Amino acid sequence: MKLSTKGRYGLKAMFDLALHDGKGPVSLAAIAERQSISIHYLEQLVSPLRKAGLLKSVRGAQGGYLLAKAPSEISIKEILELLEGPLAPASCVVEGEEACDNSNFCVSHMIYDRIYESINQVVANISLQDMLDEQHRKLQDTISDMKQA
Amino acid sequence: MKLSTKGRYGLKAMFDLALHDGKGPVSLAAIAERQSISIHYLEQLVSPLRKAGLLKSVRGAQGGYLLAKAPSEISIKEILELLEGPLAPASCVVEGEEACDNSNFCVSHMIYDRIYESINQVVANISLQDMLDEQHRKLQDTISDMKQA
DNA sequence: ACGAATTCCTAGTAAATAGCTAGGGATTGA
DNA sequence: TCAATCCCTAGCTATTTACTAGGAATTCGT
Repeated sequence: MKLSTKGRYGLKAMFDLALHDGKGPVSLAAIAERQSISIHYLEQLVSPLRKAGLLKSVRGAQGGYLLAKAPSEISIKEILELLEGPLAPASCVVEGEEACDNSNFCVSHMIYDRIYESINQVVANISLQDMLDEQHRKLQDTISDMKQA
Repeated sequence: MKLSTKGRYGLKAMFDLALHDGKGPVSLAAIAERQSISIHYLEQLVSPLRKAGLLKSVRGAQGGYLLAKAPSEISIKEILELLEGPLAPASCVVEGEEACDNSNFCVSHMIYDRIYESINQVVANISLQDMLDEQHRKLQDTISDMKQA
């Protein structure tokens, strides 16, 4: 039930881009270094995100990547699903996938359905903007802790 | 983010045992045939469930397995966690596991935490008895559909 | 007492997946 | 022109998954 590095690194990369939103293109080399990810591996994660229209790229020197939409318009669900596939505990609950033997009588199905729904509920309601806000809140907390001490 | 066959088969097996609860020991051979699982593979799934005290075994001829508690006392969470490990999207949110680089500033952490929590909410609140009830309800529906037609 | 049915244990193994690395072509700013 | 960048395909290693194999220990029925 774990996410793979694709999803986790991809999310880190998108968050990094959100932090630099509006400041021109960010190169993969910069992201790779800040997030401690191999640049070649990162390329492969970023490719589907670009093709899906979450990212825009600028080629050539001083090029890089930019968010294609505002951070508030990009949900975690989009990012993770692109890189991981549907966030379902079993493929039989995914629309379009093959159902289990006799899905009418498969009681496990109900369970997988509920898990699927609850995961989607969470990730659909968190945007990159929410992550930026959370980051900001955490930094504030840390600063006031330091003043206290 | 998929469950493995361990979790899925194990759940099926436990549900099968719940269906036969109170009717004496059920052999792995019987479960294996009904649920279309290799009996040798099933042995390996059942072993941790027994060691954890969810199942009791009766050795020798006419032996088999029995639920160690009432179906209402066995949650899906116990079963799946035993076979899959913690139902977390990343190990950094699991208590006792190594945290990420700097968990104070890792905003992804918040997301994984929320997913983890929502999955646990779902599975902790479904028992084998709930699955039995659901099965019963589905059968009733099917019967009334047939009468209608 | 014997044999069939069962649980129990350890080991091995083939296929898939994860997590990268390697190399090179295409594009563009300075 | 050249250095920096994106872009694409291929390959490779380690781990995990999903089993299979074989056999010892136990117990019921006869």
